[in-house]
Order: sequence, then C-alpha cells, then structure tokens
Amino acid sequence: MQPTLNTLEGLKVACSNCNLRELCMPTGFNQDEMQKLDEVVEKRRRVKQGDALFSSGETFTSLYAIRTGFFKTCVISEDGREQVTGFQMAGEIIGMDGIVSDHHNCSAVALEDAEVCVMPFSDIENLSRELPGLQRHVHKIMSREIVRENGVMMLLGNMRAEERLAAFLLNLVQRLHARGLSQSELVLRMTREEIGSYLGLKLETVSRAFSKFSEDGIIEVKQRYVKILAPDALKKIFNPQTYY
Amino acid sequence: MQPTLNTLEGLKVACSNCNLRELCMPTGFNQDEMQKLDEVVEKRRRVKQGDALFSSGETFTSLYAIRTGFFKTCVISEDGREQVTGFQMAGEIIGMDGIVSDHHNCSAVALEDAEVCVMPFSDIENLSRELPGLQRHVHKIMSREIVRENGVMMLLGNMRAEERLAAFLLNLVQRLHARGLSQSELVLRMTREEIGSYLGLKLETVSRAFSKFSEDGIIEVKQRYVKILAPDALKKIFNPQTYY
DNA sequence: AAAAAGCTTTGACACAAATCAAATAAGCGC
DNA sequence: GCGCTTATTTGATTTGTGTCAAAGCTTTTT
Repeated sequence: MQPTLNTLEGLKVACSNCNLRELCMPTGFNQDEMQKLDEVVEKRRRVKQGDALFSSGETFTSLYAIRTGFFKTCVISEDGREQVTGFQMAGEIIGMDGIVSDHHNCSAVALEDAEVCVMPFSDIENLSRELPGLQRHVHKIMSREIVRENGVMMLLGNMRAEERLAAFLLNLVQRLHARGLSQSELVLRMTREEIGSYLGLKLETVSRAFSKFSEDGIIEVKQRYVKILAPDALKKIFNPQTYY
Repeated sequence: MQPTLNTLEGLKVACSNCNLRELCMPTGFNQDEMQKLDEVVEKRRRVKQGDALFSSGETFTSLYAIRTGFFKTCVISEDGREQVTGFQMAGEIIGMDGIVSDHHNCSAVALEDAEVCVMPFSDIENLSRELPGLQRHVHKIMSREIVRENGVMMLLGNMRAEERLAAFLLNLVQRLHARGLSQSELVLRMTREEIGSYLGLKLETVSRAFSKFSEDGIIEVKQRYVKILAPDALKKIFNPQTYY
C-alpha cells in the first residue's frame, strides 16, 4: 500500500520512488541528482474524467507526466472540426505543444479519472542546464513525439481504414504491455468517434472495421472490451508485404 | 557580393553575419555569445538536387540549418509506401527526428541544389547548457515542429482535397513571403505526386484541384508556376466558416 | 425500476477520390 | 535540334468511406 499522504492533492512526491520512473524519467542518476530531479515535480494534480488538463489557447507553464489515467489530445480548427492528435497513458509526458508560443496549441482531456505530476517548464529548463542527462531526456521526449506524429501522417496519408485500425490496436496493446498489462486484452478508454477522429475516419467506419476483424476471427469485441486473438493477422493487415 | 570564400564547401561561416539569422537562430545575444554560437556551425554542406542530406536509418549526428535550397522529408513504410512529412526552405532546421533513437527516422531530399549549415547536436547540447537563450530556442524549434505536425494531422484527418491544397498553397506563400518573396507568386519545387503524398492525395487529384482553382479564377497555374489571384477565396476554401 | 441519454451496430445509398488510361507538355541527354 | 523520359492534364469508371437512418445496447438519472 502507498502511504495515504502520497495521494493527496498538491503534495510533493518523489520521482525517485515512482514506479513509472523508467517510463518518464531519464536513468543513470546518482542520489544527489535524483533529489534535484524530485524537485522538478512541483505538485500533483487530479483531473476528473471529461475535464481538461489544459486547453488550447491557455498560457503554457508546465509539462505534465501522467501518473494514472488516460488522456486524449486534440486540436480544433477555426470552423469547429476536432482532430484527436493522440492518446496518452501513464508514464507519458504531455504539454510540449505549448513551448513554441507560450500558449497551448491543443487540449488534453482526461478519458478517465487521472493524476498527473506538474513540472514547471522553467524548472525543467534550469535543471537541464545542470544535468546533461535530463537535457538529453527532454530532447528525446520531444523528438519521440515528432517521430510518432510522422507515423500518424503515414497512417492518415497512405493507409486504408482497416490498416489504420490494425495499427492503432497494435500500438495500444504494445504500450499497455510495456506497462505490465496484457498484450492481448484491452479496454478502450475512448469512443468509436474519438478513435475515428484520431484515424481520420467516421465512427461508423471504425465500428465496421471492428466488426470485420471480429467476423474474421482476428479479434473479439464487446463494446469497449477488445481481445486480440490473432496478432499476426493484425500485423499483416497493417503491413501487407510481410510475405516475400 | 558575398566573398567567394563563404561559399566554399566545408568552410566555417558566421551565423552572426548570416541574413537568415532571425529565421534560424535566437535573438538577443551579445557579441561574446554570438561568437560562441558561430562555433556551433561546424561547416557547410552542399546537397545536389535529388540527393539526400540524410536518410532514414542513418546514424544521427547533427541538425541542419537550410541556407539555400528546398527539401522534402519523407518516411517510408516497410512495404514501400512513401509519405512526405514536410517541405523545408531556407532558415528552417531539419534532423530533429533523429534525436530520440540516435538514428534518423526520415529522409531529407533536396528538391533543388541546396546548402546547409551542419550543427553537431552534441555541440548544440553543450552550448545550450551555457546559453539559456539557445536552450529555449532549441525547445521552441522542436515544439514548433510538433505543432506543425498537429496541423497536418488536422488536414489529413478532416479536410477535403481542395481544402488541403488551399491550406498547402497558403502556407507555402506565407513562408516564402516571410523570406522576402512575393505573397502571390511562387514556383513549386515539388511534383504533383510529392504534393499529393504530403496531402494524402493522388497526383491526379492534386492536378484536378489545381485546374478547379484555375477555372474558378482563384489562381493561375502553368506547371510549377502558381499565381494566387484571390487569396481570400483560397482562405475561404481552407476555412469555410468565415462568414458569421 | 423506469426513463433518458449516450454509444454502438448495421443497412441502404451517395459521393469524393482512386484507379485506369490516353493525350499532351516539358525537361534532358546526346 | 531531335528523341527519350518524366511530369501533367483530362476523361471514364470504380470503389472505399461518408452520410443518413433506424434499432439495439449500456450507462446514468431520477
């Protein structure tokens, strides 16, 4: 059991003891450096399901490390079209869109009750001038996001509906598995419409693709619950060339 | 006229004298700091039209500031599909995709003869620990790329062919205008196929959209040459809600 | 427990963009 | 300057997804 204190809103908590450390923090620090790192986390913040951690246009101050819960990030065009730009889970860092203009460019909404570590960006910058390991880590996190978005562009620009959904499911289970969860079963935290927005599809198309996979015996679906029965078939759909 | 020396391959050149400084470098440095900045640029490198500045999979060492010329960046899926992830012009920085894994995730190909400033990333990291202004600048450049890609996701996920092309043209002239060129005339450096790849469309669809704009008197097109006759009409296509 | 609201599935049909194909135009090597 | 290659345009047709609609299932509210 965690001490009750650790879960109180606003209380400082140590990265050094956090079980998500390998996911969101750099490794290889000594005790002194770890202590400095701990101080970057100003406080924790709880976000209720449906609430925004930050919204497009708000002043940017901090990056957020997700401790528990699940988020979507989305941008809204001037004429009101919403595009989900990503789904984020425990151990992932969000908010980097705000650095360039000091204002957030997208909104982060909790898809289930969540808790995040608030890391004021000026503190991150200050400390990363002292700790090259942290500096490198910040660069890598941003670069990873750039690379991830490159992959989404490939998805949106070149792939068909079923390929997109296959890629989406494989990516999700892979990330969940890295967090100690099953690599074949998952419970979706988002609606068909949100999946569709992320994948550039309408919710009906997403639903149909789920049904198709189910008919073909590749997955088992019941509403938000998904079980992957044939991961290789899924990979083959995502990547149709694997046989030569 | 620039001194001949400045254009020689491999010769060191000073950012402090560069007319692109405001575009690719942070501002507000004193003379001493400017001198240190100059040393980040290891050398220049020329890239012939059609050649790659770096290719997917190659070891990452440096970021590149484009001095002259025009690039496309693209990722290739395992089964050979190419997705153009961006077009870059003078004053823009490329290569940040390589930071996360020490290997480039995409390729940068010159669409016309180009010259870039090579900036070893380890030098950038070292100096940015000394110069908070540089540190902030590096963060902003990466954040800007994240935000740009968010916009492309909106384009690919939510917009129709003509909206995508309108957005593309407006973005291009806006950037060219920021470099002192016309805000109504441009010569495309890329093929219809490359535009299509970037916009998630087939080349025929791009060609038809050009023809449509031309028929409607919004632009004048002759192959690679484009003149924007009615920028407002273009903006309205990109953003169909502007009237209420 | 019933009613209401929200999400998902499925069907019928429409349509935007892809595909296939052919003609034309431009750029390039010799 | 001529022939070859590559890029672009335009037309005819196909097709994958979107749109519209209705019904079923879940979850929440009262």
